[in-house]
Amino acid sequence: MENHWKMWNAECAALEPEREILALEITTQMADKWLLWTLSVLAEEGSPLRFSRIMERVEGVSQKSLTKTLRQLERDGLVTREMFPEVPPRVEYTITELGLGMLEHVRPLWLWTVQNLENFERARRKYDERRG
Amino acid sequence: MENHWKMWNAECAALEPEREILALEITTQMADKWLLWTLSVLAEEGSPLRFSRIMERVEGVSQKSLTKTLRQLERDGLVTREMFPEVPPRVEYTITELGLGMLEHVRPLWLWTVQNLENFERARRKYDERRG
DNA sequence: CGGGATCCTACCGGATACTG
DNA sequence: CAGTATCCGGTAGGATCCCG
Repeated sequence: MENHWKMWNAECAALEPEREILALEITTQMADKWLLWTLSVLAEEGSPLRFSRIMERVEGVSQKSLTKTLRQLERDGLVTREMFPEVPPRVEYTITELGLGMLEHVRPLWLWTVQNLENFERARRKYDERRG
Repeated sequence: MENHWKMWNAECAALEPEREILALEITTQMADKWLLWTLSVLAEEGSPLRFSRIMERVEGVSQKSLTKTLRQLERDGLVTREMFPEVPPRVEYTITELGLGMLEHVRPLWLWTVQNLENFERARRKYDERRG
């Protein structure tokens, strides 16, 4: 991961490279295949959710990918993980305030995109005409 | 590309699957390695920029990746491409209103992330302590 | 100059099998 | 149940060469 956006975000020009990389990592992770879906499932629930319940709601995800996704979310403080030493084991995930804040700040971008869908569709049609 | 976020964006529940996929594609592309940097370079300039000028400013990008990035941007109407049949050839790229709008709507997310960097750093430190 | 074509590598994510 | 370990195909992206 390198030093993107450098000149763009003048506000953050003073940001140390290392921290800029972190910020970049956080934001780009949001585009990971299952991340936002997983996060939004937890947000919807509001209360703790077991691994298997999450997996049911995030349709199509593999355990491997869900585990990886939840690890990332936990690592960045967007989700908390609590393990109960029972048999069979129980693990519960809960979205944090930070996680809710993230969703809150992603949504406007998503809504704007949806509102401009016709622009995007038109652009793609024109492009396909030009190129074939 | 599948049917993510399904339940999350209640506002868009009525969205046809195909259009949801498009919206998802548009937004997740923003995390592509060179896309936002390229777009921001064009936004900064404001006026048309030649391929090689862009490549200078987006430090580290290969021609292949820059070409691919610009094609995507052009395809989605975020950038226009004008070719001049000269020798040697000249190609100019210009950001569109749609492109500027996109940047405008990505920036709040970026700023929020930067403002919460210490939260993320703290979360990662704690995580590393727990896990090692 | 602005790419296209090709080769190569790293990594992502799915499928499957195994385990505390 | 909630993972970990392993294999594997597809793809993103860098490097290089070539062409109008």
